[in-house]
Order: sequence, then C-alpha cells, then structure tokens
Amino acid sequence: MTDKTIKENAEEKKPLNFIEQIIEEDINSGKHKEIITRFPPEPNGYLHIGHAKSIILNFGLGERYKGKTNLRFDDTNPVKEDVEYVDSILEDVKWLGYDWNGDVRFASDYFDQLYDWAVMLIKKGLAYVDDQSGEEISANRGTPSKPGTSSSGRNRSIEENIDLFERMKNGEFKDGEKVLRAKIDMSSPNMHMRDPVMYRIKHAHHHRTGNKWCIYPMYDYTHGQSDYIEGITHSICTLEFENHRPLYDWFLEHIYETGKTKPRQIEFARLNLSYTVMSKRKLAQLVEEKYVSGWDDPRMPTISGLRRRGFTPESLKVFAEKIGVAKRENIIDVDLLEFSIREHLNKIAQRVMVVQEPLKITITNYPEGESEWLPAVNNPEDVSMGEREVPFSKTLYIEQEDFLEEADKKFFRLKPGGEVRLRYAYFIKCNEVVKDKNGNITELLCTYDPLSKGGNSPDGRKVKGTLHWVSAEHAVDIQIKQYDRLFNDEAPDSYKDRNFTEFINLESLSVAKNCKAEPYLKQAKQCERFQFERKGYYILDKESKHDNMVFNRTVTLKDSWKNKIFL
RNA sequence: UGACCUAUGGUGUAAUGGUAACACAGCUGGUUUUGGUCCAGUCGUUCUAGGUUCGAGUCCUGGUAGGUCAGCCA
Repeated sequence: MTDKTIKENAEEKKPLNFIEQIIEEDINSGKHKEIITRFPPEPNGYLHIGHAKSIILNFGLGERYKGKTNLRFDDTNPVKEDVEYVDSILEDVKWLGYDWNGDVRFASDYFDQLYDWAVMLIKKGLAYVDDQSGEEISANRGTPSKPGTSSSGRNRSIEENIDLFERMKNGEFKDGEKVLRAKIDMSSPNMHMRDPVMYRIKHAHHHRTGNKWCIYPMYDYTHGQSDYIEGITHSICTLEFENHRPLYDWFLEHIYETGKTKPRQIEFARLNLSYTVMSKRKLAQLVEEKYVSGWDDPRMPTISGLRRRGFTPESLKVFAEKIGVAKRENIIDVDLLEFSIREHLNKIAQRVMVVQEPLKITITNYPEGESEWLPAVNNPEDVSMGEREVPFSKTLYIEQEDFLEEADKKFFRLKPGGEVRLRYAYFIKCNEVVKDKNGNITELLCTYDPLSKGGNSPDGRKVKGTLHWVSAEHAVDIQIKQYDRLFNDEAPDSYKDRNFTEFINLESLSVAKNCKAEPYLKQAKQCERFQFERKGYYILDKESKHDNMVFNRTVTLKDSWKNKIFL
C-alpha cells in the first residue's frame, strides 16, 4: 500500500457529520452539481470562536466538496451596524485562511430586488400593510398556546396595500407607523408564521446605502432570498433558527422560479465553551464595562482576542474538527482548545529559556569575568529548526520555584546539597543559601562540574532534575502577561438568578515585570511565537516595543507536577 | 399546558438493524537533557417504560429531562 492510498483510506474512514451526509446525498442524487455555502455575519460586533466554528464549517464544506463559499454581510438593521465591524470581520476571516467566492456581498445589495418581490407578494395577496403599533402587533400575535387575532389591515385591498407600501418607501410615514406583513396564518402553532413583519420603517443612515431607504427588510424576509439570489445550495445556521425554517421555505416558495436553485436551511448546535461567555451582547458588556481592555483582549474568546493571545488558525481548525458538528446542545471543555494550540505550538514553536521569577545563583568555582556559549536545540520536535547558542557565566538566574530549602524526595529540582542539570550547560550543586535579615533567600552559592559540559557527566552519574536558566550579564529584560480563564464558573451565564459578571475571575491577568530572557529573544519579531522551556507558549504582543518587550502567555505547558503538589 | 428540536463515559463526537469506537480531561505506569513531547494501561447497566426483530444506541409508541419560539434584532 502506498502512502497515498493509506491516506485516502483514512480519509474515507473519517465519519461524516450530518451536514456532510446531506451534501453527499444531494451530490450523489444529482440534486446539485456543485454546492455553494455562505458565511453571513451581521456587522454589529466582533467575531468570536463560535463564529470561527461556523466559518470553518462553511468554508471547509466548500473546500471539501470543491464548491464555493460566499461571504455576505447580513446588514438589514442600519442602527446597529457599522463599517468598523465589517473591517474586523474581513480581517478575521482572512486570518483564518479563507478566501471567499467572488466579491464580498451585502444583503443591502439586494434591497431593490427584495422590494420588487415584496410588491409581487402584495399583488399575490400574500402581504399587507398593517398600521398597528408594535405593542398592538405583539399583543394580537397571541401566545404559543393561544392563536393570534387579525388586524384590520389584513383585509385591505391589493391596490391600497401597494399604494401604502410605496408611500412607506417614499418616506411619508414616521418610524413605527406602518409595517409590511406577510399574510400567512394568525393561528399557526409556529409563532413565526403569524403574519411576520417583512418591512419596518427606519429613517436611519445605512453604512452602505446611505439615505436611499427608509424602509428596511427584516431578517426572515431577507436571508432566504439572499441565499436564493446567490444560488446557495446549503444555508447553514444555528439551532435557534430551526423554528424559522417553515417561514424561510414559505417566502422561497412564493418567489421561486423553475430551474433555479432552491436553498435548503440546515441548523446545527452553536459552540459553547466552558469558563467563558459567547454572546455578542455579553462580550460587548465586558468591553464596555472595562472588565477587559477591548475586543481583542487576549482573554476574550473573540477571534481577534485569540489571535492576540497567540492562537494559530491551524489550531482553531483542528479544534473545530475535534468538536464536530451536531444538533445537540454542548459545552466544550476549554481544555480541548488548549490541547489544540499546545499540539500545534509544540511542533512549530522555537524554544528559548526565560526565567520569570529570578533567583540569583553564583557558580563559585567558575572563573570571574569569563563566559562561554553553549549550543541549544531550537526545537526537539523539529531538528530542521537548528540550534542556537546560549551564554553561560559565573552569575546566573534560575526560577525561584525551582529551589526548595526543605524538599522531599519527590522534588527533584534544586535543594541544599542536591545536584541538578542546567539545560544544555552543566551539572551544578547547591552548597549554600544566602538570606537577608528577614530570612528571604537572596542568592544560592553553587559549584559546577566542568566535566558535565553540555549536560552529561562522563562518569554516567544521573541527575533527576533539569532546570532552565539565564546568564545574568547577558539577560534581556522582558515583561510577561499571564492570562487565566476569565470566569471562575464553568457556565457563567447559565444561572437564571445571577449575573454572569459575578463570576469574573479577578486574577485572570497577572503581569510578570522582571523576567530574564536569553539574548536570542532580542531578535523576536512582532507576533512571533515561542516556547519558554518548562513554562509555556508565548507570543510577542503586537504592541510590544523593542526596548520594552511584552509577551502574552498563550497557554502553559501541561504540568503533571503542579497537580501533585496540592495533593 | 401549542409547535419544533435534542438525549451515547467527566466533556465532546462516532457507530447508517449485527462485538458501543475515537479525541480531550482524570488516574496508573514507562521513556525522556523541558515534571513538556512520546508510549502503554484504566474509567459506560447508550434518559426511561413498553413494543417490532433471530438481533435495537439505532425502528415504533408512551413517558421524563433539556433547548428554541410570543423584537418593527439577527
């Protein structure tokens, strides 16, 4: 068996999710020769990882089945939308590595067509102008268990409806004075079918159409028709639109022309992540109330936040693949997200040694004023990344937590009289602990074994611990921003009687200001990712200055030792 | 108490009427110049009660639990 056939078999074996099954059936049955999907954000906020799931799903389907994927802004509500959001969404989709089919599209491009179809529906007796107020419409809609009641507008003549709708368009009425409604069924058990509003009056400036319109179509009347115009075959959305599907189909039924593609709406369960919130409204609240520094705060589950945190597009795609696509409500363990980024960064990240809480050590038997440069592997997972050299000298820093004055045998880092390896350098032994008057340890006096250069002793003597270290005189000072989960509760917005902000983790950000890095790090480029050995993965922040380098901690390394300390 | 949807290890996702699988997390051990990586082991009466069938996680019926819907938001 060749590598290729093995790979193909492996791909064949991969189970299909329910959407892929539908698509394969549609292709096999000849219903569609080519599939077209779409990602349809409203430009009223920043994209989050839940959107990433949807983007990866839709564009992934396009790639997998050699079809196309459109990017369309669902911009039917001018008072909430803005070009700022259009720009950030475009950036996020591109960063994820996707290129949409043709130009970026806007639902607002279809306003003329939508208007013409609305007139057509009026002429067919399927839509009417209603002059009830919002409150009246709501009151007369009934409840899920009680049918609604018709308004007088429902019986208007076609001519009058056409006249009124045109006057709505011409701006003869104030906001809220009239709406256009579909004439369906006021007693339908599905609330969405009780004569839904198609158009409302909003004398508002639209980010694309300016002041051309003062009536704007509602989502339900816009989305399916936009899909239809673009020839979308599979219109994939989240579960809360399930109840809208009969309405989606109803509009399409009445404007459909034989021979055209009729899109099919398919719903899947949105992503929920543990220890965070995912609604645009709540994320906006975190920004507005300054719990975070902005939409791209590295603690935010936004795509821009994850990007700044150091996540890679690849890791997000692997994550999306692992969580799958189904219709069941879910809360994904944030551990799985962390696993995905660790897995990728482990393969690609340059290793480097950084001491975050320095403890000075002096190698008493090392010559004063001298230093030497020792080779260090850049990435043990990828030897093609080569080696670099790290400077060693008489005065070094190690991590405070790597020394314990009174340690049990399970602690195999440095202790008085104990020997450890300094990675890529020498074995050292701690002979004396220097303290200040308050009893705080200020320095360790150690000796090194010159024969153990590189990290192995010729006498075959073993040492259990290996520490990272930095030469004091060569050290580069850097800052590290350490992020933890934003909430202390697994599902902060799942409580009916408590506000999600009550669960905010007040220690989600801590800054280590006095970190010592090996000199190699000086050449780090903006947004470059590293593994600081034994600690975690870090990215040089996009706003970092050359003389004041700031790294964001993407994720720690897995630490099976830490877990045991608390036992 | 209307309509629609969902129910499989701690968390997700598979199994398309024929031995419940994979990943993550947890726990045990092994390897290791990162307590990382890697490797091995371990963790389930498929919500429930009936029914169909030689055979049911899968099909049927009833129940239970959860979700969605009463914006001129999307």
